[in-house]
Amino acid sequence: MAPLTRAKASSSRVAPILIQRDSDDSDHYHSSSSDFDDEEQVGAGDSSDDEDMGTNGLPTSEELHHEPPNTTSNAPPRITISLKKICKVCKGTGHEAGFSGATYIDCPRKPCYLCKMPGHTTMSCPHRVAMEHGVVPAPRRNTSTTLDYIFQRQLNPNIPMIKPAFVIPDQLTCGIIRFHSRRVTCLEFHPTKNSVLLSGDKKGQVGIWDYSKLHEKTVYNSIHTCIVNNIKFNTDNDGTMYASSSDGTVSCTDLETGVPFVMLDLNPNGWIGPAAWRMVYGMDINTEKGLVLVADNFGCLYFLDTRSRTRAGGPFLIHRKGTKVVGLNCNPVEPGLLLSCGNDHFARIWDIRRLEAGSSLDNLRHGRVVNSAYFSPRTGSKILTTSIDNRIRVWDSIFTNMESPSREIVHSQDFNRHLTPFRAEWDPKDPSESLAVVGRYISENYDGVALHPIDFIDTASGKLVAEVIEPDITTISTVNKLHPRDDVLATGSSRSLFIWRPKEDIERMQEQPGRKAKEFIIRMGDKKSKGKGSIDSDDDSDLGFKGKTSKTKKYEKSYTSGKIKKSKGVC
DNA sequence: AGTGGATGCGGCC
DNA sequence: TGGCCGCCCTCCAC
Repeated sequence: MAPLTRAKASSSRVAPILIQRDSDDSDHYHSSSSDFDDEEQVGAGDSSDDEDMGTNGLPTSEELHHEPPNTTSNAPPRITISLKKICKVCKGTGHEAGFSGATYIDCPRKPCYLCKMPGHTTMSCPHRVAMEHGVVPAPRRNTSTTLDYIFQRQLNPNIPMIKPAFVIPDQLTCGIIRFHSRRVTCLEFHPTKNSVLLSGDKKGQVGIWDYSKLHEKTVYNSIHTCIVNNIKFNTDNDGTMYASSSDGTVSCTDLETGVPFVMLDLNPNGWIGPAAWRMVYGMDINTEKGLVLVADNFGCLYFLDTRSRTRAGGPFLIHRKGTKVVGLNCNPVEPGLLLSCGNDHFARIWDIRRLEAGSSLDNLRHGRVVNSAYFSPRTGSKILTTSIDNRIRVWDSIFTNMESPSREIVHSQDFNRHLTPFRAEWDPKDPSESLAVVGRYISENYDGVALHPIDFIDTASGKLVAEVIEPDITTISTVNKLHPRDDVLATGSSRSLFIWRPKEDIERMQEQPGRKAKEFIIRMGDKKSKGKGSIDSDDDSDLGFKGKTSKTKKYEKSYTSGKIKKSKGVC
């Protein structure tokens, strides 16, 4: 459109502009190497190459060529614009990276954006087209076969008799926006009040939302001054929440009053420069010992006493000095076991009764920064980690050799500087401890719309169980939390929150007299909100739904054929 | 050289 | 026009 606009804008009084298209003027990009070798010289006097164009300040893929002024006539000099394709990624010619409709075309000169291997693009990545969504075969056998399962059951009778069907909350029920004024960074369900969701954002706001009543929301602005990295509850006192923040503090806040008590301030002398500023990232609660465990961006762990609300231990150096400890997780069965992960590319297992530098029980090496590491929620015997090397890793048993993971699942979860890091999380209700939820970074083309699904992955097989999308949610859903008791998924996507339920639940609601499912689909804003607002109300701006009627769809993708099938069935 | 951290900017109402 | 929104390969320093 731009060239046409320019051509139209040029009147006959200014220099004529010739627009010459690059000769390989194809709408479709072919990823053969010849495409970026045939850099044609287009236009008279075209001596320009990449250097001539400059590395910056070239906003379009056009080249301007000023021909020498014609001194023999009064005709203005001719300007030729050639529409030579310039790749915005490698600045090379003959190909272009970027969206073509709702499909993203990779730069063929770069390694695959998904698996990071050279030689192919994301479009043709074997992990993208694989039936099992890119699972790397386990170096050791696991419990995924029937025979193994029987053996395991003989050894451990607590293993459930039958692996139950996964329940996928895939139908959008509530959406709320402008609840947060910056992107959502963490979510936590209330431990006893089933429909209360707490959320933190980049700005330091903490939201408390009762999604069953829709309008019952409270936002506290004064608990933290910047990124809320974690929210946790002490099960002994569910009226109090703990939050850790990049402002360097850990707060203990009464939910009713919103008045925080600062349990830890790692920057008591205030700002003395970015190099010295400490931020609190990982946090978990050890209920047995009455401890809040937190960790900072200098590789240190601290203990806080929940009763005296003061520091009870630390700092203990648990990751490479000066690197960020991103996550902490206490083992649900043996709370003395602590799992930490950080920017030093490791997840580490510790016995908190014996903490010394280098005393970790196990060190789980990753390809790059580890965003999260969690013990499995029931037995605590498995480990699930998320790394920005685009791999989810699963260790099937912490009682065996931990040298390498049981499985590596290739999954798009790169960190983008504007996004909250992706974290794959267990479904706490799954008795088989295999279902995990995680948002996907790269988009898929769903009927001409680029959408970022929320993936449910069977970590026992690496198989993608379901990809949950909503045609009206076009943002990346980085923060996902499954309810500890209900079949509910909460999603933080950009600055919006969403609640999902299984389709069956929605239908059950519809069957109840006087109750409609659409009551649960509501749009709400700060200024005005509509009680039983239907999805196609005119208050779209507050929800980010772009004037469309919400039709929750489920798509089933055929990976072998590469085609997308619509399906209303259950995955 | 590789990687972590920072927060800009184009598109759209 | 200005402010808001959200981000598929930046850019720089260590």
